[in-house]
Amino acid sequence: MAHEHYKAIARNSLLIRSLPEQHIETLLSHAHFRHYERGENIFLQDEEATAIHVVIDGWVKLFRVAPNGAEAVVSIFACGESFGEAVALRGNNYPVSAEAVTAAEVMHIPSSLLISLMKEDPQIGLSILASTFMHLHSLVEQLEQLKAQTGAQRVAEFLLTLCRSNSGPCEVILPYDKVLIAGRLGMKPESLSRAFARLKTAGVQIKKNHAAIADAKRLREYTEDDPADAWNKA
Amino acid sequence: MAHEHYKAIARNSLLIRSLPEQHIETLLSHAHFRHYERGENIFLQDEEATAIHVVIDGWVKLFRVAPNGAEAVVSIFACGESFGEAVALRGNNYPVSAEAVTAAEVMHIPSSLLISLMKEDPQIGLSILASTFMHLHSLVEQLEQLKAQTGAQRVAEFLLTLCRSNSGPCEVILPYDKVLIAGRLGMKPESLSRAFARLKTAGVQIKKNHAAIADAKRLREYTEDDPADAWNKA
DNA sequence: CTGCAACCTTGACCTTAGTCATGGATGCGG
DNA sequence: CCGCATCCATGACTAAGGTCAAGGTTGCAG
Repeated sequence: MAHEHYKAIARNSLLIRSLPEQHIETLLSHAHFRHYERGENIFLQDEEATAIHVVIDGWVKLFRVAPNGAEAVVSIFACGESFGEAVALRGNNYPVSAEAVTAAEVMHIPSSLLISLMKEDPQIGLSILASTFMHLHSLVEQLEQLKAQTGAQRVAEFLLTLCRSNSGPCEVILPYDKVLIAGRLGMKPESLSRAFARLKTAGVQIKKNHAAIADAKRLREYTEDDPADAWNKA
Repeated sequence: MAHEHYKAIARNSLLIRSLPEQHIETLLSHAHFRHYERGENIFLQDEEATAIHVVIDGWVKLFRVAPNGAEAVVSIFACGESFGEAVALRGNNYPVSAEAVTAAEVMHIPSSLLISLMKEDPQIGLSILASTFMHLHSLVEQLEQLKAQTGAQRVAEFLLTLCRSNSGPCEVILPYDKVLIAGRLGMKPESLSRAFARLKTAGVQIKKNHAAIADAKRLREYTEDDPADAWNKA
């Protein structure tokens, strides 16, 4: 059964691995899996949350639509990442909408099950809290980046998160299309294009969805500069 | 004893009220209270968290300092609000620094106590999760505002959060100095000044630290406009 | 192969906000 | 009352990024 393969991936996710051993099988056996087409909604803002979600394959974005129609991308999740933990466990309404940005496979764990298990094992609460804290942390970092860095610096930072090494040359593949990257970084596609152009002087070559970084350390320094200085270097 | 007065305030805080009745006294009797001068640090980024904090009096800001030296204000807490819940319960390091922005009184609940209580009552985990989720939610809203609104619109939004009513005229007092408001809204003090000037045409008068709103509903509409449209109106 | 659509890049121009410099108001210690 | 510091407002200028329009690639259906 194809689901066995999916379950193996699920077992490797951060959330599931942090759960107490003895409950994992119970949770997985009650989870269900669903395929989403590119652009399909997984849930909408203000809907009541009834499950926790784990990305098994593809990419999922969380976003908010402002009253004026502008869309703000809040986060983008890859295989093995989970979202909606806190809101599901509390039974709140989602503060964001979720959409598959590529064809995607998502596992859903009913929150009712989680709640009842949590009553017998507080460790589950700690696992959920750990995931929630990570999301909190990533939002704080996004805020810092938006408030303290230029567009080009945010792009550089984004490239660095894609490349494992901390120094030397590195080749990374842009994981989704540029419109989405721009949204995630709080800019328009045109600005992203121009930011890429500027990063040439910091040793970055973009060709299609491949980015060649001449020296990761140099790029890191670029992100840490004062915007004005960074500008002068480029 | 002055602490009895503080404890009464603590009992009224959202976090404490959401805790199970029978543990509240235990927690309060092990909490300690401390006075902070304006500008004094409460904790620093990357320090290990050992307590949950509840503001009893005054104002506290959480902020990050970017590698380039720029400071990004993440949130500002008033009397009765709590912070550091998730990070304390997990024993992580703080992702932000905290500082008293006025003379302030803060209650600290040792996380060790909370952790041991949580093992016997999972409800405590849910309370912590609720607070954490609220913080998460507020960060998501900040992100949306930064990405989708102009400075003047964010200022308008800020004024609306200070005024209870949803329509009609309203007078609010700016709770802390304008440098800090500017930081919280992701702009420079000069830009805040100019934003205030622009809001005159939306029916807002600023005099010292008093803001007079002619019509809250009109101001709300201003925040929801497309930036370009909002501009034309003004 | 052709035509079309999706995606990306580029250029010209404009809006927004940051920077730097100045000056006014307020408050406080001496 | 004077001098000084703090906070805030304003003006002139610069920089960063959004908007609009045009054009290049790529890939796919017919």
